[in-house]
Amino acid sequence: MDSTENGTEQGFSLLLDDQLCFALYAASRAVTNRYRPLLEALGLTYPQYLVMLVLWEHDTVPIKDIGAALQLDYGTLTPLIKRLESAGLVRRERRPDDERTVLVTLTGQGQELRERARTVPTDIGDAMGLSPAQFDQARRLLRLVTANVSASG
Amino acid sequence: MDSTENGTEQGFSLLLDDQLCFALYAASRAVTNRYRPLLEALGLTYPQYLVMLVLWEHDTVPIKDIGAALQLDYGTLTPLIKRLESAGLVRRERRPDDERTVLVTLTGQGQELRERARTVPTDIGDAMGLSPAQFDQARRLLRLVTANVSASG
DNA sequence: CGCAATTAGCTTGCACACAATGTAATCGCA
DNA sequence: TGCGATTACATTGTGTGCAAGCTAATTGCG
Repeated sequence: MDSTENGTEQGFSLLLDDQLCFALYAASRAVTNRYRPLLEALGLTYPQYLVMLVLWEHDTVPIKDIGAALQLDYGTLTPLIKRLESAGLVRRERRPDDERTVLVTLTGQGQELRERARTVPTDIGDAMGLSPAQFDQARRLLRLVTANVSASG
Repeated sequence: MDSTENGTEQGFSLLLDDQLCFALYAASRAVTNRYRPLLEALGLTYPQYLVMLVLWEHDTVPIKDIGAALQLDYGTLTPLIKRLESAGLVRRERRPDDERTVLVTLTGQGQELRERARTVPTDIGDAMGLSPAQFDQARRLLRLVTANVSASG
């Protein structure tokens, strides 16, 4: 029950509260939940919103590149993008000079949605309640963790 | 390009790389993926591992309390715990003095698994590659974000 | 005491995530 | 040029997450 005997040197115990991994997992879900009502008003889920972020930057992107940007595989992206297509936000078409590639392109509706989404990052950023310095530090640490655990299988 | 304020002061743009939320989401999945092979050797998924962490601390816990600890609802926990039961790691039984409550209890196998799981936090902790100070700071910032976005509406 | 409200849990439906497998198009090299 | 490897994507199956609706047990209030 006390923290005097706290594992080796860095809190590597089996206590739930010691786990950075759990803090990460819980924070990620809490933030996604915070997004939910805002994105629901736009007709998007959170992963769909991330795909739209990529498209709002580039307009036409192969599925492969979307997967590289978001670190998601085809099993996730294929049905997700088909739902975006059903919603009229994107168009899917094979690249003429390489029929293996599927290009995803914003429709007019997809472009218009960008305007309605402009305030979303600010709303969430405010809700996180971090100072600019904390915001940058958190982002830096998370990128470091991602890079480290992704390296060397 | 845009006459409206772009929120450059804290990265509140629509650029994917600016989003703390994406860094969080990507880091969480990357860490979970790093756990996968380690936990597979124990016959656990990552959320199942979290439930076991709670049980390794308390031995017998109502489902409600597991949900409170992990911030997961019954829709997630009911089938998950039934799978743990099928694997022989836990037992489920109604509390005699309040038949609404389901108590989850470790079996012998479930207790033995704790020994085999002892090295998991260390392995993951090492893979994250953070200094003790960074580890604590990351955990602190993540808890702050979780608390802030969970508060109010 | 009687009954409405609350509580704990279950079930269904939808949308991710990811592993494993399949397929068509393209590439590369003898 | 022929053909085996590679690439880009789709499909299937399993396991979460979460909302919404449901049941049964308990509580609380007149």
